[in-house]
Amino acid sequence: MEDRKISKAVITRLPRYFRYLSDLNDKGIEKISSKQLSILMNATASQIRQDLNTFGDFGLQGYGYNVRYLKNEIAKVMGIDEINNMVLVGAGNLGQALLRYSGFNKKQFIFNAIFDAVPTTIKLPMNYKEGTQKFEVQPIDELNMYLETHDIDIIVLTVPKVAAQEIVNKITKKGIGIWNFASTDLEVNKGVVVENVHLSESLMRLSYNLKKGRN
Amino acid sequence: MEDRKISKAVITRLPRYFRYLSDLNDKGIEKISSKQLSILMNATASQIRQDLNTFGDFGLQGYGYNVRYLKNEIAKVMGIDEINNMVLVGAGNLGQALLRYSGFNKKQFIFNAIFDAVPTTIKLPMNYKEGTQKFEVQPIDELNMYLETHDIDIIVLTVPKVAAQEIVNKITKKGIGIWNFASTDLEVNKGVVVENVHLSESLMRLSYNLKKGRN
DNA sequence: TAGATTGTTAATCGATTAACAATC
DNA sequence: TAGATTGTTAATCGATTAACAATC
Repeated sequence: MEDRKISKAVITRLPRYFRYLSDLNDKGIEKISSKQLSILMNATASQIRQDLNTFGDFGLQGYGYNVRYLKNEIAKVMGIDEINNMVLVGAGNLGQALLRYSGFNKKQFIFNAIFDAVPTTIKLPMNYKEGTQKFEVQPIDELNMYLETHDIDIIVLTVPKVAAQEIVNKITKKGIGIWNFASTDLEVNKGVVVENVHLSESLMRLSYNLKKGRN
Repeated sequence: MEDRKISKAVITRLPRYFRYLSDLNDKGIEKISSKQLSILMNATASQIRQDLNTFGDFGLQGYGYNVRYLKNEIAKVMGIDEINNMVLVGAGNLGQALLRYSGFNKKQFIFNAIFDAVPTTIKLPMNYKEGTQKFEVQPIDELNMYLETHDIDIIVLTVPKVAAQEIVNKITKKGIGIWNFASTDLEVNKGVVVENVHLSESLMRLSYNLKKGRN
């Protein structure tokens, strides 16, 4: 894999390529050209070739791309060929829905522990760490200690807006990612990566586009 | 409000402006300059002025922007000054979490009905239509008829990927928005607007950025 | 009025598309 | 080999930043 400068726009599109290639692979399709893929994905063939070439020579002139190979290479680039260990912080409605969510690959993204301000017990989530028998929700004060003593990659943060920053402030671990569902922009230490899912912003964009279309 | 060409990038940022201005307004702050806001939001003052000017002259030279006025104008632009009537389609974990989600304005975005392949009864959701006493989940076959006979703006679609497109195909209503949580790209008729929340793509981006930072 | 800050034009930067030589 | 399709350079397009005149 070469080390050219990877644009933000390409990274945004990578998971979508992965999704389409996974679907094609599941259908048993072995090769695809940038032209064919461009029709499928509603993009330009030029963009697809440009995007894929940021990472390396995945294609073969005169042939196209091998679907399975390309899919796997993109998985490697994104780091989803390895297991991502997660903890849930905030066991409310949304948090519990994510625990049981089957949309993302259950084998690649695994919940290892659950924290909440109110410790309790919740029902077995579908993609909880395999073989675990205890499903206790731990008090949030123990989060930082847990992170320091366990190999966790991602914190799924589904606490109320007002609680989010305070929780993040206490984290001392480096090289960790926060999947942030709280509708606030978190300030984090160096070495901590944040990916926001600002649901209300998404809903507002829908509202805007809807109104615009009606004019 | 003038009618210049509004760039996609600006629309993406609008809800974030709204959030910051709402916070400032709640704190009782009356005026803000593009410079001050740029520090707060981690953007350039130039971009903020450029963005806001797409919609009209909201500022006052030598003074800055009136926080409350600007907030309200942005709300108007986004169409969240009016009520958005919604229905939930797919009453699983994620759907129910959204029903009870308090992150978006409960008075502006109201659930009016719930549909699912398996009709049942669910517990009172927090931001369900006010005063309603029945909380029956209706069979999904009745969705299209419901849409044709009620004043609905937005369908919140939280069904499995495989079911999503089929449901959308049956919708005959125009001028409706779909807030799509199914991890697939929907094909819709003209006049139907889709806003995607592809959670697994977001998670993959986090994975990528995390791995990149570790190298 | 003088100082501050906008609105807007011009310059730069980055991302997308077009074009075609390289090559399987 | 001939046809197909990539990889890559060059051209275009759009978005961001800089700069400053307008004006409160």
